Amino acid sequence: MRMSARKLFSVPQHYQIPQTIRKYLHMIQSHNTHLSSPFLPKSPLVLSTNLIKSYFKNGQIFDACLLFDEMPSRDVVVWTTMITEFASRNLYSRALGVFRHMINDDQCVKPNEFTFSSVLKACKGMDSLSCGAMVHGLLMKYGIRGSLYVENALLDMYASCSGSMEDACSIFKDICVKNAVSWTTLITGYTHRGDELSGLLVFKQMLLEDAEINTFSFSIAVRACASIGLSAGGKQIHAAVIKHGLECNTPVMNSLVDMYCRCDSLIEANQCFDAMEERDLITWNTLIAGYEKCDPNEALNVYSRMESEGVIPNCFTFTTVIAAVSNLAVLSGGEQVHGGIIRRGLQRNLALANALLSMYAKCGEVAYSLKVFNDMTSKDLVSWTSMMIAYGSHGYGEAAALLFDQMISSGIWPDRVVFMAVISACSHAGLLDKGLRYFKSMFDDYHIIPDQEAYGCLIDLLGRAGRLEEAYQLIQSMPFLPDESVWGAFLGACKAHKNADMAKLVSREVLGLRPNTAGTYHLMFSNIYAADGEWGEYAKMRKLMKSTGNRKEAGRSWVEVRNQIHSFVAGDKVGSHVESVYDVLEVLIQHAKDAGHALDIGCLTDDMEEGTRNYS
DNA sequence: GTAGGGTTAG
Repeated sequence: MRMSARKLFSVPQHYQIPQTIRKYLHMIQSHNTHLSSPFLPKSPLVLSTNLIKSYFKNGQIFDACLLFDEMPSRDVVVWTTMITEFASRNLYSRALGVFRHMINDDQCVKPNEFTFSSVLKACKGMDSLSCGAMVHGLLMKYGIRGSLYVENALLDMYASCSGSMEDACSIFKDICVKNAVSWTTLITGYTHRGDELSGLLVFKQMLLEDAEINTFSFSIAVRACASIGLSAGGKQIHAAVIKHGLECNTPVMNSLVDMYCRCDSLIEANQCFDAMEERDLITWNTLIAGYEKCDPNEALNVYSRMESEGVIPNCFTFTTVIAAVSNLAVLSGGEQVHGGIIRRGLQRNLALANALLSMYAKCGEVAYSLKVFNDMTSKDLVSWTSMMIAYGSHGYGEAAALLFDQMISSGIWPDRVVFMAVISACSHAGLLDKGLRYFKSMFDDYHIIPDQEAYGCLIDLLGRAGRLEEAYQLIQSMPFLPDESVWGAFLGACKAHKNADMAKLVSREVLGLRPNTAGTYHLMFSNIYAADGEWGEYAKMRKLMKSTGNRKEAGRSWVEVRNQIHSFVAGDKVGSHVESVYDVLEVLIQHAKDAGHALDIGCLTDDMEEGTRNYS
């Protein structure tokens, strides 16, 4: 046997060999055979494998590599340990590198089923179908067959890597005795690529075949229902969960709470939450996130309940809480949460910093947003996009454009969303040419195909600049039928530029859309006609709205004054200090008139009830 | 001394 095996790793030049390794090497050299002694209770191979594992556990990867390199001989277990440890730390290419050395090594150690399942995991992690297929070939070459672990890992690799599901299905079919892992791996393969229905069909098949079923399969199936808003399916699975007596499993119950939240059934979500014997942080985070979208005040209540029960919040919790605060636009609340984040030392979390940046912008404090942005030690595409949205929503189009150019210079590749952010910022600041240049650059320089939403941005840009003809022609020439966002942008522009003729031109097409959205458009048209002074058409539209029962929910605004939130709708007649609000409004209108501005009736008709019109 | 599938945000 050779005394020194080939070295694999390069460690830094001035790296000091740790004392433990020196001692170990000394022992190996003095007992270079498989001896048992008071100093070597186990064989050197077992000892070194254990040592390597503990180095990895402590994050001392250099030491683990150094020790591996110094080993005079290596067996399949220590090779596999290296591969597994790298793969479980998401260092997939290093895992595959070790495997490559293993099969080319002079000592000819044959990989076993343990090795192959870790190697396949690394291929999956790299999303490399070609590597996976090559490993599949090697599996054949080494004649390894009949291990369910390997078959499931192979199935997982084909089901997870980009490509078709055909290979995964064929592996699945060939597994003689499938276990719960085989089934759930196939289901996850479908759901991860957005084909929830196929995943649910496999789950159904699993139940029909009376296959081994466990908690994992249930939570995956519930999540599939949640993703596509299939509450009926989710309820059926809930019944099956009860039938199988799995109500005490926290992950399964968490997925049910999430499913009900996503299906807007907050009552059922609460019932599940209350029925749970044990709740973990995910349970609380899920319920808070559920309320964040529909009732941000209640989301904050759940958060304080969670804190009062002594549950320690994490980054997920804070991100959701910040979103709730943003929805309420309560600056003081946002600052309190920011304080809590700093106290817990979580301010370096990127997603959290991005959420804080957006929160300050929504609360009207762009300068704070910029401070968060500048203080970030690392920024991702979301950070840049959020800062551009912050600038854009406050009318700082030039600043957003400058930021976009800085982002490109810093080497970040843009996506569709960041283009929409910068185009929208240009649109709100009246920077028509700049906005058009960005739209052109999106597909000319970055080959991003604009979707409906991106076209909506462009139409908004043209519309706000008063180029209604061009906007209309663009709608006609788009590669898809215009949706609500496109018509919304166009009609908003018709209204702003008091162009009832253009609005009439498209009314037939727009009102032919889905009946449940027509109400919104009726209101828009009525406002456009009102803005144009066509009160007859306005009255007709309002009548039509009432007859169809369509009613757009009134937009609610609120303002925070001395730690107190005042909420109101347009034309509000009730609430505290309403009279003084109207008095101030009178003064402002008079100031505007004195400055030579005519009162724009169009901006006062939005969402207003009949009585309020008298006011203008 | 070596291997597998699940739940929360952006």
